[in-house]
Amino acid sequence: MSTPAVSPPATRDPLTEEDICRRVRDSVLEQRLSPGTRLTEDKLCTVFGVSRTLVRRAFLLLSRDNIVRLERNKGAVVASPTPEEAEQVFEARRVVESALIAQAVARATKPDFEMLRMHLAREKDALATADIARWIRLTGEFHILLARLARNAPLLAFLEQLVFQTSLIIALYGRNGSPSNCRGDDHDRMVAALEAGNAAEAVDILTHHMNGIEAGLSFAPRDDMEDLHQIFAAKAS
Amino acid sequence: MSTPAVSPPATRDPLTEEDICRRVRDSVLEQRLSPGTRLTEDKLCTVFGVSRTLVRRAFLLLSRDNIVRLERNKGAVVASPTPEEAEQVFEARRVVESALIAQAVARATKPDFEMLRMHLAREKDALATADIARWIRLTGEFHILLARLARNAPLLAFLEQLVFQTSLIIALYGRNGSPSNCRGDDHDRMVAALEAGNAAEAVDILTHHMNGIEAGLSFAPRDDMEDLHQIFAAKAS
DNA sequence: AGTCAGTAAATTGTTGACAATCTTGTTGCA
DNA sequence: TGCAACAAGATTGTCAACAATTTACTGACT
Repeated sequence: MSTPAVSPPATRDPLTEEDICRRVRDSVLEQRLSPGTRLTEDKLCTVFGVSRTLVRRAFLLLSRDNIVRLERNKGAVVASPTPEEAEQVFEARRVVESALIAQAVARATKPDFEMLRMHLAREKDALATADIARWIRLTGEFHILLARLARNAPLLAFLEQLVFQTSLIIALYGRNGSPSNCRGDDHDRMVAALEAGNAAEAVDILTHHMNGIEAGLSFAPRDDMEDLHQIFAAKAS
Repeated sequence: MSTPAVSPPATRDPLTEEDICRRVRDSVLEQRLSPGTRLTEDKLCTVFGVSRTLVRRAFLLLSRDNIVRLERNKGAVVASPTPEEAEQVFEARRVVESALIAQAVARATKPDFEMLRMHLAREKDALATADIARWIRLTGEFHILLARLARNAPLLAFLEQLVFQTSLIIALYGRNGSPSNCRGDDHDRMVAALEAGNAAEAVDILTHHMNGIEAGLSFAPRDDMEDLHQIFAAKAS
């Protein structure tokens, strides 16, 4: 109940294209929209109660962030990164986030750490109350909050993209047997290392953290054509 | 004359939004459009012979790449990064490009180096024939070609943004007394280091290269209001 | 039965007109 | 003369209708 998950049926809001983007993003993040889902303009128009112009602009922005794929005369589908793209996203995150953490150590102040610890508390709360959607969002946000301390707008914006891509990838390839999200007390330990001014250790924890997430993925039998496999299975039965 | 600098007065071309983007980008890159210039929709419509829809979409894309700034009800102006933003762009480039070079060393093959050396020859040719517009473009492209060898799409796309921003920054703050662009034989030496498999040295050259460019800038008296300063100076004379 | 062509529905692409907003120039008033 | 309110022009924001394309369906033919 922390955020208005579903707004009233879209009346008298002068929604802007950024609102649409955020709503779509959140829906993907909380796995109400799965990768590969087709998004028709009309549907979103009626859902949000706006005209096609806005939806169109939103699609353009979302495609720029690799959240949807736009094909001419075909419309928009929620992006479903290939294993190769996934690998590259993880590599990019290791590079960018390591640098951001090093900077963050140099610039963070006491109130910053309090803010981080408050966030960690929220994460734990969400997990304790089994509010998984909120937990997923918060674990992603942690990395953003951390990155913000480095005070580098371009790198921050880029990491935001990457963090979102990571969520998409986990939604696609995560073995739901072992929750491959940000698990364990890695976040706590990173904050501790940061507060101790130990950038090297913080980076080290992060790297292992990311490797752990990546290792928890399964690219096995659904590279591009997950649907096809299901169809074939159904036919054979 | 290497590229059609100005197309015939915009007749019978089914231009796409990417074309508009590219044309605007190139114009900024070759300093025909200076930072702060206002771009009205109607003007571009008549120039390119397209409807407002396309121009609008192009603006949206360009704003995402920080090439233009979009303000509601105010239209688009060519971006003019502040000194703080400039500093952050350079920092981001150091981070991203170092990692890309390290990867490039690991993955580059013989034909890659031939390609790079051919590019270096083109750079020298442009400089020799005093084709400055082409030279500016080529020096930027060098870094893109290098980055492409690392085979990481997100990092590459991000670096493309940053390289363009760098050009903007040089256009804004470069002391035209000392050509602060990619100067000297840094590019040659980087290729040599790469071919020798010496990633550390290549990164080192790059860092000095970037520092040199940054040091050649002058943020002195024109932070946001360059025009005002000129006007006051004129009044005083 | 299976395949292919043709047609109908649905969806996206484009355009032009109209409304809202900002900018600029002018007029009236203290 | 200086300032403020007003008005005209220009520019951007929004929308709804129309055109082009793709997709789905139906039916005839082999």
